[in-house]
Amino acid sequence: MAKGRYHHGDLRSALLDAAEALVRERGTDGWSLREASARVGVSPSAAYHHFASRDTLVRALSERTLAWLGERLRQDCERAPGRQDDPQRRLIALGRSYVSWSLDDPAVARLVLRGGATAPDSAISPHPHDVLTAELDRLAGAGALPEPAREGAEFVVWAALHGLAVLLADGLVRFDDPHAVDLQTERVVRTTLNGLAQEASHAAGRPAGRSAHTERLARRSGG
Amino acid sequence: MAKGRYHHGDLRSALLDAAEALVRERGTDGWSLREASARVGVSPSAAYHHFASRDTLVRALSERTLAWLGERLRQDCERAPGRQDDPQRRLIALGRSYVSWSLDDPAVARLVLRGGATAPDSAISPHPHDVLTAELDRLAGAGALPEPAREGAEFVVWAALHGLAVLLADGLVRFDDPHAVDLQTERVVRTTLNGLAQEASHAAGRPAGRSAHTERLARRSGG
DNA sequence: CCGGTATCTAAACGCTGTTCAGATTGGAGT
DNA sequence: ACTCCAATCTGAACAGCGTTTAGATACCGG
Repeated sequence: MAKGRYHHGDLRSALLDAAEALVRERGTDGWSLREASARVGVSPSAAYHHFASRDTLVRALSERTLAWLGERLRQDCERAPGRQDDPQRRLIALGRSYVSWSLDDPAVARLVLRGGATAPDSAISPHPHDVLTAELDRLAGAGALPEPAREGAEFVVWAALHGLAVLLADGLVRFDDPHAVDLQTERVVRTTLNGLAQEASHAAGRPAGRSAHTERLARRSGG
Repeated sequence: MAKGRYHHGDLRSALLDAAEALVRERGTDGWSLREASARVGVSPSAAYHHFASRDTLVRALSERTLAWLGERLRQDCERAPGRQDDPQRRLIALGRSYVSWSLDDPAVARLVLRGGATAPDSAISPHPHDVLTAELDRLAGAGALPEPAREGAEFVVWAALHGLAVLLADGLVRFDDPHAVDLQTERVVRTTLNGLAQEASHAAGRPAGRSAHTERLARRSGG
């Protein structure tokens, strides 16, 4: 565990930490396995006793970060300002947390949100997507989200939030005022929820672009 | 221009074509400049007379595809079914085109939509973002999008559509029925527009998460 | 027909991910 | 306390990568 040891102690975590730092400094691909190993003070081949390849290391970092993000989202829902059990406020807090993270740590966010980098069998807990689903259930339970609009609503909200997050992380859109990010996020969440509610009220008149069986879909892996 | 020539004729385009095919086969990074050169029948160093680096080649491909996408979106707006001048139908057609492209050509879409790969000075025409903005103007002009909600509305719609597109391209979400993609896209557009309209009607009562000067933001580069 | 310039080739550089045979170590069983 | 084993790490090696340089080739304006 100390320096100068032949055995490192916790090389796996140390490599993940080094990789995370390198991603922040130079992006997902701007560094080498050799460099991460050297930074930890170990030979390049040592890494292969903990990760099958460089890609596996990157995936593991992605999963670790995704689980961390899920926990962060869950906590920020609890810490939502105002009446603590206002489900809409909670969802806005979730959205703010998601989006502000992607802006504050864009390089890591780019890596994680791209999600092709998570192993199919990985059991991330709590998964950000599950946290979002739980909040929508809470919203529906409180009557704020009419039942006919509940089905598949997570994909509408998720798409909107995820879109904003990746647009910011990729630098495709920029806000002059950092506070404007929160406002825009809140607007996206409110707009989406309002739209979903209105869709339900219109549903009787004409069928919306939605039906029970055509919307069956499966989440796959990432954030 | 023919085979066996010492001078290729249009090596630049040929390299872009080869890169595009390789991206489809093995993703953005699953191929080498050397391989693209070999496929075109040219030595690796020949590429450097047309592109400063491998990265420059990839960026050029991204820009070429982005311009192609802009043209496609514009055309699909015109070809919108139903009353041709129904601005909402046009926007739905745009959304469908954007999203279905990202699903039909996911590898190239991943490359293009991550947008960090477009040069800052590139003049892409027509830029997808500009096509979207034009359609929202049309919508506002027809009175379908109330004026107070118009400002910054493109970022709400863009975020929702872009989010859905990247979720599909990255495989983070999958639809069993291909037709469900269109339905979900239409739902996202409708929901967003409904929400924006409702936001405007509520705006008098309580201020929405939006204000004129905090929303000033600047587009940067990609799609 | 000539000369210049754009285009392409061949060889080389340092670096990469990855593999493999062998050295080192901590810990479990006696 | 000692032994042995499995886990861990090293060092050297491999092919392939992006990129650079010096030089060959071929098109085009005069």
